[in-house]
Amino acid sequence: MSNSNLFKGSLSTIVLKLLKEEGRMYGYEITQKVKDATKGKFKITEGALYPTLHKLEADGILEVEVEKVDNRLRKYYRLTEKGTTETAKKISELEEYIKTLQEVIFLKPKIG
Amino acid sequence: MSNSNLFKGSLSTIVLKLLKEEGRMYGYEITQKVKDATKGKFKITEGALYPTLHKLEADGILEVEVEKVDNRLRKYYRLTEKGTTETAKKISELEEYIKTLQEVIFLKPKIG
DNA sequence: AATAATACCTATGACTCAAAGGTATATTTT
DNA sequence: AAAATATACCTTTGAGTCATAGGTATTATT
Repeated sequence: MSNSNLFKGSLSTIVLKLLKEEGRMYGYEITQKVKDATKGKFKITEGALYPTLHKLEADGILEVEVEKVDNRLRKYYRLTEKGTTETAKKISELEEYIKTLQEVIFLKPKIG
Repeated sequence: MSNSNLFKGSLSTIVLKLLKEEGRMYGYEITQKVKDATKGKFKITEGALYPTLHKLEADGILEVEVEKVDNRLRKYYRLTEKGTTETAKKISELEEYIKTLQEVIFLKPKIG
């Protein structure tokens, strides 16, 4: 976990959470949003993001609208109904995980 | 991240934190401790743990004392000096990571 | 004209961990 | 006494996840 690498398993949840809040986003926008929102602490690489988006789409979690802006292609992703359900589930799983991890990692400093 | 799988990247930090608190532990003890302390929410599998311990030892993070208890072998691991430094570093990295993750995941519900 | 920014993409490989198997002894249950 | 469970170690294999490194094309900036 050197540098600013993500913990593996958290990427898709981050993406889904952003889509839940923003309604719809395109890939490049997601990379920038995460970079800005975390002050550079998280960097979603495109090599990780695009395959993830494609998989989520294939799984029926996301749906796409293609638009052309300034002669550049944009693929806007948004949650499907199934995706909305899955997102809620994933977020609460992550919440639970973090809670447990904090209990192990940050608490119980040995007194004796 | 279905079921109770760990986020990849957190296992060794968990192990090091336990050793920091407990002084010394053996492998099997670590698996039980994590299971008990998290009420079964985290399960450190042996197939993941033993190779991790061996790597940490090879990297000079841990050192071993072998003891025979009830005719059974035990390998007690403890942090080296280098390991103590590395552990502090890893824990604060993880702390920082979780803090950032929480900002992304749990905060800023869109208001309008 | 060159560079950076925007916007998409894929192939490859490193790394981490889980699943599944193995060995051996001690304890408990049947 | 036999079977099952618990203790304690281990390895091989493979799935999954992501970063690295490359690629294309357009627009904006220097």
